[in-house]
Amino acid sequence: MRLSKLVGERFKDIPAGVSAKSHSLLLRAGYIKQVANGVYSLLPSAQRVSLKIQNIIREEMNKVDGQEVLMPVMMPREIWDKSGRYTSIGQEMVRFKDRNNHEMLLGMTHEEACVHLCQNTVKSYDQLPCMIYQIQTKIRDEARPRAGLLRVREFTMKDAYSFHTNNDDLNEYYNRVYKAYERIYKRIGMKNVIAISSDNGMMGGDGAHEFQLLVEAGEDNLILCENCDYKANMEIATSKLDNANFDDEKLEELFTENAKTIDELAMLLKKDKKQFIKAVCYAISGEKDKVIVAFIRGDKEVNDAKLKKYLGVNDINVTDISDTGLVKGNIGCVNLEMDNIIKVFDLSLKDQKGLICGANKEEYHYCGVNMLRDVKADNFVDIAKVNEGELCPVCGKPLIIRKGIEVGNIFKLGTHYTSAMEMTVSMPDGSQINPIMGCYGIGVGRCLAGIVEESSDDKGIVWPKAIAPWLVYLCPLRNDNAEVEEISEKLYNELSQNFEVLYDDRKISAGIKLTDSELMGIPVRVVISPRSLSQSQAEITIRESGEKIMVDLANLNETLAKLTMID
RNA sequence: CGGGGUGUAGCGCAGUUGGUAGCGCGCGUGGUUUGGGACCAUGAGGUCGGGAGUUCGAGCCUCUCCACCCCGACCA
Repeated sequence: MRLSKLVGERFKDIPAGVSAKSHSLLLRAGYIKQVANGVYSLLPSAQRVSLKIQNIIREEMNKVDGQEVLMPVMMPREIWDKSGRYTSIGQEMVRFKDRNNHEMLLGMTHEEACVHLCQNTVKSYDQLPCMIYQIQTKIRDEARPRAGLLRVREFTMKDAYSFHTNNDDLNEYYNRVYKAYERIYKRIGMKNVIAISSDNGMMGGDGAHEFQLLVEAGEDNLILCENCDYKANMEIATSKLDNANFDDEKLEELFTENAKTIDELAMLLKKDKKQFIKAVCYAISGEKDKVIVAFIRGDKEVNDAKLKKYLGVNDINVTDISDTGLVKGNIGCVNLEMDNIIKVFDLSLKDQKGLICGANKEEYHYCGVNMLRDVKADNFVDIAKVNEGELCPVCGKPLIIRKGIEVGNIFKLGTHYTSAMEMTVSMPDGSQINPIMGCYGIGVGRCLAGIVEESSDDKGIVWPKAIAPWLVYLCPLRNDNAEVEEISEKLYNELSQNFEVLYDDRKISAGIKLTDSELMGIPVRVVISPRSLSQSQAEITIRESGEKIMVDLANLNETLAKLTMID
């Protein structure tokens, strides 16, 4: 490729209003161009990277017996009605009517389409297990796209779906795909990827994993143990309980003046915050008359995601309780009997005694609260947010928090979709069963941007060789020099036989060429100049290390073959 | 959806109390340069996000809509 003809210009100025490193570098180096909020065109250089990532994914999917298909982006409402998701998914699914007034949608995922494809096509146990996959455009009208390609509304994704006759077979296949994913991330040059269980956070959950790239620009908070293998998304992470065992005392009312918050009470009574019971009130959207009151140990905070999951609702908000009969700042779980409230207790309160909670009237709290004796509660669940430094639920060592980008996920779906859509296969005994499914996704663009997030320096992108748009940047300096010009042209023609060469044939000053080669992140730069030609040599610079070597022109092919070899 | 911010040339930006639209980079042409974003000359490029209003006159003031960015909510 001649750089003078490459579509996509490079910019010296840092783009305005851009915060993510990958976003800035991809724009500046001429890889992407924004079309709308969360919608981008990939320029030729980015498309080359994308195709290389896709091909690696394709090879690994084929290795686990995947069969590539292509399902539609546009689908009729009917197949999504069968799973119930036409109505259960919110505005992130794009819906529209076609010219015949038929309700249609744009695919954000393809479980329904996949079952549609396979039902009455895959009919017998004898055909299982089988897996189909596609690399295709997904449309998700995200509420808030951000950070360039990291979170977009339209993107290329590899999604795969497997079918099995029994759980053992699914589990075995799931593990094969898990290993394939590890190979994919390694091969595309992604370094800090971890797989975390997204099942229930405790060890042993193996129903789903998400693959998280650990970079600062990540939007997921991950709780990790540096000592053992515990790792979990903040949404479901747990920590080891560290309750102080307070003495059992008799229940008494306590005058607490105007102290309302845990901080004020701890100050007033000179007690550890752990001795208090905090009450947090939530409203469920759409249910005006109900109030959720979550009780939790005074020093802890409620994890909304966990609470929502427990309640099985989509949306909760911290609510104003002024007209509910609850006394703000004095809410307590002792003698609290109201029809319009749903009480939830965090595990940190289970079986505890000697605690302090609100007395449900102004200026008073109860002390000596014994959860077993004084509170009629049976629903103790984990709704607590984990903070950095809390102890690992497995090994007891301190936990740390890291940011991550979800670059892939794998799920055991079970028979949810096959039963909803009535897909069956014949078994040896003549019976019909709904096959068990697994599904497996990887976002291609997110991988591309994620790699830029973790692989760049102050000069620009540093592409891993396996996915670099070109491997060799042929860079003549002094194009006015006839010999440089002639030899460079000749080299371009020759080297292009064996390597992917980006030839900087522009008649411009040296600084621009050298800077562009670094900004674009091409792994190997070959400089041809009067200086190098005087020795019949080329000067090679390795982008990643900055290492420079002089190579005789006669040995150039051989040297480049070594330098561009993909590990 | 809530909060904050920004919209002026391809990119980055300036534009004073309201008075003829500017700078740097980039782009075209001619020339001089030549190993880390050279220089001279010259040229092209604008519905100042859209609409309405105030005014003799609006990039600037008012209202309104829109787009984009950031934080949060949301994320099959």
